[in-house]
Amino acid sequence: MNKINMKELAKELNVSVGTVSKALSDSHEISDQTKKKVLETASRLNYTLNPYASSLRNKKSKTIAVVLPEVADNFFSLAINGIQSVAEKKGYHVLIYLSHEKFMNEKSILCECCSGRVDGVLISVSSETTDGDHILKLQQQNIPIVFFDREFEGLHVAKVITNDFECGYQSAEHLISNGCTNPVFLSVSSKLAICNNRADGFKTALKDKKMGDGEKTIIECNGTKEEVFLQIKNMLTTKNKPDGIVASVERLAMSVYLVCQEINISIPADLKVLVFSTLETAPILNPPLSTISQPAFEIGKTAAELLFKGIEKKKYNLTDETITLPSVLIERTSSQAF
Amino acid sequence: MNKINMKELAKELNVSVGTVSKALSDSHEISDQTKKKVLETASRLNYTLNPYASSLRNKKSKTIAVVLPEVADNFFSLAINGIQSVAEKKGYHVLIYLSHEKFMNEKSILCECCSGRVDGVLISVSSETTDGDHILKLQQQNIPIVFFDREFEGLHVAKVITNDFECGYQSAEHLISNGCTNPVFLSVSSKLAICNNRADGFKTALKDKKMGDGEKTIIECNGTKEEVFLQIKNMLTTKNKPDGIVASVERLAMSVYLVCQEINISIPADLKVLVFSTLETAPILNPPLSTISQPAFEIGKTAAELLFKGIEKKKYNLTDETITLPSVLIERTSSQAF
DNA sequence: ATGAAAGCGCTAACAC
DNA sequence: GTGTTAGCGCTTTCAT
Repeated sequence: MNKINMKELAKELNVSVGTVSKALSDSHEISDQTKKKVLETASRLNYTLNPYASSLRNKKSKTIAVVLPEVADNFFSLAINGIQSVAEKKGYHVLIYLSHEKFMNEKSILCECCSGRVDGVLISVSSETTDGDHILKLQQQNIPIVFFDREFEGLHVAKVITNDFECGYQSAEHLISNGCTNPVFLSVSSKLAICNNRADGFKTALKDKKMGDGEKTIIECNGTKEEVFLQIKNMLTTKNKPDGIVASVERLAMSVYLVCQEINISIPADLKVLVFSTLETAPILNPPLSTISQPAFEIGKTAAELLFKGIEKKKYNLTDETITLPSVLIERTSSQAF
Repeated sequence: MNKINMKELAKELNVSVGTVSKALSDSHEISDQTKKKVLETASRLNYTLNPYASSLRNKKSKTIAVVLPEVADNFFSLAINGIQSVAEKKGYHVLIYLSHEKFMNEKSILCECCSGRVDGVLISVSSETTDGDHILKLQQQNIPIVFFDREFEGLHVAKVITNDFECGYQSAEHLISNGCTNPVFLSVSSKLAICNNRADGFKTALKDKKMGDGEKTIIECNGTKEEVFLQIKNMLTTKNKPDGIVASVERLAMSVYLVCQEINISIPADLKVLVFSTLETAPILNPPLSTISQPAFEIGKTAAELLFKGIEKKKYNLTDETITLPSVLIERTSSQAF
């Protein structure tokens, strides 16, 4: 069974390619009878439209790009689900690109996105991203772009985020009210706005409660898994060690748990732990892990919906749109007062 | 900054489009001097090749499709990473499609893949897939296809899988040698070859040890999360309840843990648990969960490499290639003798 | 070493 | 209501 094109289909039907094309796109110019015949023969001969020929003509790719720092993280998996659910409904295809947290990768991915391969881009920036030129370039080419979760601040780009500052504030309050006197915040990167907002909320809460030592309570953990493990282990074996930890992402909490297991620190007796995460296994961890859960699916879905507004309505202005979907603190054993 | 095409670039350079095209693809027909000039001006004017025009001409999309039952599962996330790592190296783009475990979805996705949009397909079939016509159709169009992890048996299609039968056998042996006298196997679907192979290994071990009651030890859990929870709860509250469980996928183990937490069954004292999974949080669960871990990244990577062999070498025969990458049983507390 | 031109499969403007 | 045809941006053969 060889691929057949529109010309061959037209010949088979004894009509012109124009008629076939119009029939397939359900044009009102074509009689119902002809339409039916075309559809039938098309399906009989297993005809499919060549998407790239269409794209070339229409200057529309029916494809969007999703650019992620990594995919082995519950948040991003769920976000992809949300994105996919709306792309599917719109008949769009989804290209996945991974930056692996590297700025250089992110740059060349976005460069690719300028080629016309995609009609729009959803992106969660890498932890190294300190410059927005690659994003500006997309906008200059009139390619709609929407940040989800991890934005890059200072640009006029639409975004769907969560209430990071507020949750950072809450996280500190929560630990303090459960008895912590020396809580710290583990950040992935001081370049990541989302982390800084969470950290700022955390610091502000400490200040409001007249506690802690400002910058010293924010610890950046941006090494490899092994390096981070050691870093946390060192931190938890010093004399003046913290009695509470807020982890800004999933994998930092996992490292904290592993360290505590190894050096016999008891959670929550000796150390209270709280993490920004949608980790599904949180309730069955030892001990059950308190989380600040982002509405991951919803964030992906909303970002995609916003992007399609930008794609579909030429005049729609995607600039400066910001949608904030709140996260929710779910208290489990790991942060309980003892 | 408007998108510029090859014709405009050629005009700017005072050469023909043919020359530009050849220069950009580093043809030996073109002088080094001209090549340099073309490259320079191209980059100065932010020129990018239109990928769809190229695809149309070359009948090559430089794109592959990855079809998954779901994405919120550690195994698939890691597999995507593996796939992406080789696609990136080859300069290929990756389209992600989700079947959500529905056969109908899988069918229409594969139908889309026949259009020429992709040069090859990697697929893990849905748990509903009982018919391979949609896969045959792809092959008839000469589109390379490789199964990874979840294959559909009875077709001549390349696959990268793990040693499911053997691991099923091992899982039963392991539970029995740790004291279980009444172990059961939780399957997602009796239609899924991968599950059946694991279950067959499990049953065979029981038979070899003269234990258990054949079919009765295989329990199918194919409902919603809530239904499965109830099903497991019911199972664990009957008089003749099992003292060991092998879960065929990640989410079933999570349900088992939640049920045990709710009705106060102690793992591993009252019930030993073992799961086929790459769950990263396994070591910090309560209790640490014994796993049979698939080499997920490697499976994805190997499947992609195999697929590219099929894509790149027209004569290479992708039929009947099977690569088996072994899983490994990692013993933790949840399955320990008490 | 470079240029001219046909054509990949499709859409849409225009002609009938 | 249907047919004809130009052209989307590119590659490649053939000519020069």
